Amino acid sequence: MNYKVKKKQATAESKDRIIKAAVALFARQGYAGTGLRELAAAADVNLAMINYFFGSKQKLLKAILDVFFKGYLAIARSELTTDDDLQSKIGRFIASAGTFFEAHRDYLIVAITELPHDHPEIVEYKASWGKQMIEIIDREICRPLSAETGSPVSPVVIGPMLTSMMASPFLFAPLTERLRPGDSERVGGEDWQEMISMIFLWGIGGVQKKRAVLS
Amino acid sequence: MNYKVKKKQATAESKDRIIKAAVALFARQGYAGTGLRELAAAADVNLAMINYFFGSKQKLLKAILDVFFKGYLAIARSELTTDDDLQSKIGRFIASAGTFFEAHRDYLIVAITELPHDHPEIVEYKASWGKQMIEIIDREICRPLSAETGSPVSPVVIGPMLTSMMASPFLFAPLTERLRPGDSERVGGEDWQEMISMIFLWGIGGVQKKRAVLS
DNA sequence: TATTTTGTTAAACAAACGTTTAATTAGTAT
DNA sequence: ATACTAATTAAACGTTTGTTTAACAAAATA
Repeated sequence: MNYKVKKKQATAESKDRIIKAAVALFARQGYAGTGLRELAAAADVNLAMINYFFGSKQKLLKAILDVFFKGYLAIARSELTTDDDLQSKIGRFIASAGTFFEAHRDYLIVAITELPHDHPEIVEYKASWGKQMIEIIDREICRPLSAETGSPVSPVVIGPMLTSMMASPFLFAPLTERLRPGDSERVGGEDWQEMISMIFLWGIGGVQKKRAVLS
Repeated sequence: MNYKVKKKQATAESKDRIIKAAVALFARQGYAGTGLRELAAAADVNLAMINYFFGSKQKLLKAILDVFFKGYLAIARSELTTDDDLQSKIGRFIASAGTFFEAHRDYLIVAITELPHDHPEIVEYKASWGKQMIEIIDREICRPLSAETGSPVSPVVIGPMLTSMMASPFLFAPLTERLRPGDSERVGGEDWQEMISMIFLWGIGGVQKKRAVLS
């Protein structure tokens, strides 16, 4: 029953090399700053193969954003849409998202750097992702939180803020790696995840404050 | 004594229109995604004027980054390098930076979106800014903080994080404006500044936690 | 085996790119 | 008025851009 294997495999291999090379190049040079010939050379395929598989340069970008948006949204859904307390929900979400960001750091960089730009076709796609994301955060974080504290918090503020907090070491990595090589290596790991959770929940130096409240 | 006024005024006017139009276009379409002819048309100048004033497209980008980096660094210096307590230092810094970000939101978007990209000439310039920024944050925030809490915090983590937190509503504005128009209008204002300070210092829903510690 | 589908290639397309040049205008200084 | 400097212009430079086309190889289907 492997009558399709060889062909499909060949397809998958070339298509995969293209998208892998594209993410790497887009992350370091930007989407508009990367030429299709340069990409074709990096992926070791013929120039025409890119539009053969993806249709256009813009659809290739969309395919990349799709990986990040779908993955990040799925994590938010599975980790936040639960019944347990707010604190552990957020802790788990940050842990999962941190692992995801680390494994997809170039996807993350492309997504964030292209976020403010208005490619005609993609802008609606980004908006639909943002809408779903904000709905989840509103329902699972903001409402429970304001019920607890009394003061309402907007998911339109909290959502981007939390995402940016977690994304920051990856966005600044090209800078920080020059300054303190190695410091950014352990970003995304367990220690880092716990630190983000701590700061988001309890602020900087939150340890003793956390103790103060819990006691 | 105004023998040079008219000439210089004309110069300043054209040069000013170019950099203003450039910031607006770069923020919405990206640096590489904006052509010099498009920019010339938007600034209402001849194409050749751009390289006449700035030398090259890349140097124009550098001039834009310069405005943001110098301004942000100056705020960090003046608001953080003081003798009072950590909490009010951070509060003042966030307030000033928020006002600055709001007044220069397009500069901010250009700086952040071009941050991970490696334009050969500009990469060193960004690194030197990052180095100075991190030195200040280390000396004025991280060291006093770890002396207080006992656990050390890296400025390479805290710096990018705080910057990203404050930048997030501006980076996501093109998205959030579609979802909740008006919500992003008041970003950067006093309420927003106080909220960022609160979250950074005490975490989300920090009010009652702050009370718990202070009492 | 013949046919159709799928992957791959080289070549060409017009359009847009950043940059440079030489000529021209206009305001200032001698 | 003359000479000088700075601002502005139109035109062209050679590359590079994203996209398309037609031809070709190979594998799957019939």
